[in-house]
Amino acid sequence: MHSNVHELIERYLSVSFLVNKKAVALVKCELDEMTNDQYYLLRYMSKRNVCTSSELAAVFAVNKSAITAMTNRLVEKEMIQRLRDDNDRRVIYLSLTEKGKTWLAETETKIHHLVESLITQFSEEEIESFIQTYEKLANILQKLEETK
Amino acid sequence: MHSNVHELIERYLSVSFLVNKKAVALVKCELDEMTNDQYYLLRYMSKRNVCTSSELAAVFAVNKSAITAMTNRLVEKEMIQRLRDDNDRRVIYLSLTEKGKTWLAETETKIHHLVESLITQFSEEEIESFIQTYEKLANILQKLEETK
DNA sequence: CGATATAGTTCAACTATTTAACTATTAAAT
DNA sequence: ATTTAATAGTTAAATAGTTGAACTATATCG
Repeated sequence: MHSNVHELIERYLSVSFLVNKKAVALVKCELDEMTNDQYYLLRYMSKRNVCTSSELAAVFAVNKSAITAMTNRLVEKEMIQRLRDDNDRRVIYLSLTEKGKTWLAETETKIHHLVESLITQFSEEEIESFIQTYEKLANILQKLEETK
Repeated sequence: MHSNVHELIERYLSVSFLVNKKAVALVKCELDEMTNDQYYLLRYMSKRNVCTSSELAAVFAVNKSAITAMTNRLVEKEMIQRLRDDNDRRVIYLSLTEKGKTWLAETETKIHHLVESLITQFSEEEIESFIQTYEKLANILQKLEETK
């Protein structure tokens, strides 16, 4: 073990927590009447087109009952809809409504402008290598989860 | 604007959210009876030695009333203590109790082992440059906040 | 002195989360 | 084929975190 691993860990813990807090606060400004978690839930569902509660619980690393609560709120807001699978009647598919798609599209535009104003302060090489390492970390965390 | 900035932003939004969720879930395993936010609050207070509610609210990017609620819970758990400033009696200083210091020290050891097992899967250069970019981002977010 | 600013708290309302117990449905075993 | 297991999702109670508005107390400034 290198002597400065300890220091690197300290720096990582501090900076990751701080950036997350500040980023969440910044993003929140663009999401009237919706929360950060709701935005990311819609984002994920939109990418997958259709998905289940269990899948969301795994991806978001929370219990299924937390997903039930969150999706209830999104259904109330008419952002998503539930559709029971006829082959396996235990399964309920979740998907965005037209209203959900519209809201997400508008929001993505705002968020992109926001992130773009930050990201363009770095060189493309720096950002590319930063995101690559970040993605590598995501894979390691994913594998770690699967082995548990 | 480069043609792939859009794609970089998408990748960043996805990966940052995912890593954060997974990391929080991992860290939580090491924190019996305490929450992630409580851990980071103690961590920050420990580094600063002594601090105020207003400072915490600014750093954690939340309202002061959120800090009151959180510090109440930490006082109940006897992890921190409040001490009124005699010069300016509006101000209340927060600091860790002995119990808080002990708990934090033990927890830091566990978290360090956890993060170390992840971080050592990268080369030192890769981690160093990753954290540097991360810190640069933190500074940009900090400045952005100050100008608002 | 009186107005204004600052530090912190309280309260009501809401979101997010966990755990345990539950319903409904499917798959597997004998 | 019928009982047993597992799977998908919900419900309910409890706790944590958060906001915003109204509030108390204290300090500063003109």
